[in-house]
Amino acid sequence: MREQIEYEERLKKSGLKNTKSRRAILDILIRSNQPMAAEQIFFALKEKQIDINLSTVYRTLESLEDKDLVTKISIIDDDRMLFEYNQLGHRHYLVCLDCKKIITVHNCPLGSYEKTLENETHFNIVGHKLYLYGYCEECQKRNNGN
Amino acid sequence: MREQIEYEERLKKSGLKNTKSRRAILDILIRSNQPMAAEQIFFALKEKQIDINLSTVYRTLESLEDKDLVTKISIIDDDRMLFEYNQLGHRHYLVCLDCKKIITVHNCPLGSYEKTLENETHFNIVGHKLYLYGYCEECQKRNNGN
DNA sequence: ATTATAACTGCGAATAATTTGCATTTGCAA
DNA sequence: TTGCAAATGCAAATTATTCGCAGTTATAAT
Repeated sequence: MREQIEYEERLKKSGLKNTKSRRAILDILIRSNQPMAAEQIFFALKEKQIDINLSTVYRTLESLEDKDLVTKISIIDDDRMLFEYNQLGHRHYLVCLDCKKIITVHNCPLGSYEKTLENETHFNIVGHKLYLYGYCEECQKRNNGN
Repeated sequence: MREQIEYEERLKKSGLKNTKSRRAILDILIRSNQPMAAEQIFFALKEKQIDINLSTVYRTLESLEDKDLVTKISIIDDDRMLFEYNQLGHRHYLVCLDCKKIITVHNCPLGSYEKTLENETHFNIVGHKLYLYGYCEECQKRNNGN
C-alpha cells in the first residue's frame, strides 16, 4: 500500500481536509487502471457501501484537480469528462475506438520535442496530452470481414 | 479562394447536400485559425446576417464530422466541444493555459512511434491527438512577478 | 423544366452532465 | 474542547447538446 501513504501525504500537503470522501475517491482512482467518469466513481463507491452524494463527488474531484492530485481529461469525444489519479510522471493512452478500452502507454516519445518547440514559439511549455486511437486486437478479430 | 473550391468538391463527394448552412459553416471554420465551439460558430454566422438555428449548427457539424470534413475535439477541459475544418494532413495545437490562445503546430513528432507501438500492443492505430500546454509569450510577460 | 422524395431545417421541448445555494455537519488548529 | 472555515447532502438551477415533428429544399429521374 505504498500509494496509500503517498496520497494521504499529498492530501495533507495540499491543505485540503482529510475526509472520508477524499480518501474513498482517491482510493478508487488509484486502483483503477482507467480514467473514470464522475458517475462511474459514484457507483464504484456505492458498491463499497460508501454513500457520497454525486455533487460531492464532483466537488471533491474539482478540489483534487485544483491541487493536482487528480487530472481531468476528455479522451473520447463524448459528453463526459474523465478523471484519473495524477501519478507524478505522466502517461499516455491508447484508446480502442470500437470497445472504448483504454491501454496505458508508459513511455513518452516527446522527449526533446517540447524544447525545440519552446525555442520556436516562445511558449513556456508545461505539459502535453497525447492520445492514440485505433482498434484493439480483439475488436480487429471480431470485425474481420466488415 | 482555393479552399472554397476544395470544400465544395469534398462536400459533393461526401454525398451530403450542398446547402446554405453547410457552405456558411465550412466557410467560417476554414477562415478561423482556431477550433470553434458550436455557439461561437452560431454567433459568427449571425454577424454575417446568416441566421441558422443552433440545432442546425449542431446537426450540420455532426454530418460534416461523419464525412470527415470537420473534426470534433476537446482541447481545454471545459464543458464544450470544439470543431475545426479537417485539413487533410493533421495538425497539433499549443494551448496557452492563461489566455486560452491556441497556436497551430504544423509538424508532427510522432513519425515512426505509432508503428513501434502497433508492434508492441497489436492495436491497429489509426490516429492520434497531441495537445501541448503552456504559457504564451504575452502571458509570461504580463504575469512577471507572480 | 417538373416532380418525387429523401435529406435538411427551424422551433420548442427533452436530456444529461455538471454546478450552485443553502442549511447542516465535520476536520483540525488553537 | 471548542470555534470556525471547509466540506457535505439535497434539491433546484444551469448549460451544452440532442430529438421529435412539421414544413422546406436540393437533387436525381422523368
